[in-house]
Amino acid sequence: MVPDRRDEIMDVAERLIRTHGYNGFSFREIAAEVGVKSASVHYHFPTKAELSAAVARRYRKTFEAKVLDAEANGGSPVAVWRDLFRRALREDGLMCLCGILAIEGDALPAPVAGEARAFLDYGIRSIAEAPDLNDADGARVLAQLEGAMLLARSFGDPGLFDRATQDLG
Amino acid sequence: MVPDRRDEIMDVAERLIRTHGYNGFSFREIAAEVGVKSASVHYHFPTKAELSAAVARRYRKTFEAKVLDAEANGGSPVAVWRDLFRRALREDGLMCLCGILAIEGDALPAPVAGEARAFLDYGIRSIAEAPDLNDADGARVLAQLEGAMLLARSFGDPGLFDRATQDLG
DNA sequence: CACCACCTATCTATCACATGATAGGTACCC
DNA sequence: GGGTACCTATCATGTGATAGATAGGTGGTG
Repeated sequence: MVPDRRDEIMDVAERLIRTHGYNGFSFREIAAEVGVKSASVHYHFPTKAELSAAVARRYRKTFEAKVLDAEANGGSPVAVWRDLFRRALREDGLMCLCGILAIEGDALPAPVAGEARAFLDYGIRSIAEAPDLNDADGARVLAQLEGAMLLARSFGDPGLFDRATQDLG
Repeated sequence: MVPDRRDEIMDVAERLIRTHGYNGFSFREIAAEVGVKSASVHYHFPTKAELSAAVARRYRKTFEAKVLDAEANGGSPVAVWRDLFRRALREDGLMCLCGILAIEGDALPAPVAGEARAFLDYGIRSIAEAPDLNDADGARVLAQLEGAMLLARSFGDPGLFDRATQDLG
């Protein structure tokens, strides 16, 4: 467990991206929340693109670990993914990081868009591993989950996510 | 009928929001594309929030008209909504305006977020009017459609939208 | 008709501020 | 000493927004 600050910066950056999007946060905002100056953030992450890509990569790895863990405890991929998103929404009020990044699409530096795509790709493949599901099903389920987070967030109503995904059990 | 400046500005603004998001476009960018100066854009729309809200409102009204028209020609709500999104994606490469705005959520001026919510609310209710569907179904279908656009956009593959929504036939 | 007031749509020029990023210095620690 | 982590100070650029000038059109009045 090496640099504390680095993680702290990534924590704040992740939350800010998940609430304001890539173009909606700044080095100064992160610095203020962490309690340092913006130059210090640049010390740990030279550019905004690098910081964002690092945050997206960590998000994907962490998510993968959670998925594997939950599946080891006997959950089906669909239920596992639904539950992970559901809890993030209820506990932190945050939607999927990569859903947001995916939407900002061509306004993003290539490495950041690439990380977002890698997450979604993993999601589709992971969900499609369920019995009786193919790749199109994986895309269908992930689409429904991302869309349901979008709706719940817009209405400020986590229950809307539950209702929009209740068929996924 | 010659489109007047106001419409022209809204056209460019809509496309820019749908590709770069609310925080990803500027008055100067719009002005350059329209061929005027940024002060002239402010003449027609005093603030960025007013411009964006006007664009979102027009988007909703236009969409409502298209839905009513397609339903009058015998389409089921689900098929109509799917087809409208599908065509925007294939023909213009653009995802739903209000899906993007919904995601940017609390980074948005209240009137803009309100217009986005109004669109999504209309979508849920409109789809739920189909026989055998309730409000939760409306939310489920709209979620799937918005999410499918998100995926298709991230991968630059309109076909992904089709595969992720083929069950809505 | 000539004149004048007004409105519309645009311009130039500028403001105050936030942004990402860099240079160079300082304190501490192995 | 050298590296690490932070600082102050600054830069160039882009932002939303405003002020004030200008040209053209409209309409009313004498």
